[in-house]
Amino acid sequence: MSPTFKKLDPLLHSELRLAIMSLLEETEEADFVYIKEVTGATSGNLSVQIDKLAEAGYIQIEKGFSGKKPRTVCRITPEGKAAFERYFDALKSYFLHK
Amino acid sequence: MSPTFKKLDPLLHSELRLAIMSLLEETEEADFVYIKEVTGATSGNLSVQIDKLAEAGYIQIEKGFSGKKPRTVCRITPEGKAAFERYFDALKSYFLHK
DNA sequence: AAAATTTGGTTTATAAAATAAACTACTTTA
DNA sequence: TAAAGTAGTTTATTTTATAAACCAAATTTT
Repeated sequence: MSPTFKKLDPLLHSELRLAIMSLLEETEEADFVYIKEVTGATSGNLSVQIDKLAEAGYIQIEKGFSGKKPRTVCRITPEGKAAFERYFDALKSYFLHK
Repeated sequence: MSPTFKKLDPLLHSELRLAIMSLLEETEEADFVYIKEVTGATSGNLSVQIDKLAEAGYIQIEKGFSGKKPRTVCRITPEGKAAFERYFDALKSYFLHK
């Protein structure tokens, strides 16, 4: 059979969103500022991308305060974990010989 | 240390271009029609994407004829192989725990 | 205590990319 | 010889990513 390439979830096939998900998969939860530092993203881009992930149900966003400062905490959901796993599996089909 | 995510080559971080490169890495060469079949891409999209890969020097495009029919053959270059390898390595940084 | 700066974001605008639709040129089949 | 098929390219549209501008509250400086 000819090699067939599995479809890559477009929501995860984005450098920044993938980094966010990878981070959250390891840490379970992380706040906006930390994610921004680790990924090197701009605030604007990060804000947009976590919203997309939240809309898809891949992460949960909790807005609260740390003292008087706003604090946005992100957490990966079970659906998010499953999607991340599926994305990883799909990716393998592009690197079968590796 | 906090996890750092390696930059993903934007030219390879595209589902179709990645499929093309993956295919060519395995087969060394493949023609337009075959790539189209395997990837399920439309002709238009495929035409655009192989041009981008060729402009980057990742593949070579050879236009000839098979009998009276035009035949476009693509071949991966050493630079293309190196880029593909680098992309794969970078990708690993997003899946360290896997 | 007013003014300026920093923090933690959101919103809007712009640039780049992917996809689809339309078209070209030629060949084969009915 | 007209219709349909093959092998693509070009152009237009939609989607996505990125960057720039903005906002409110808190903190620091003078």
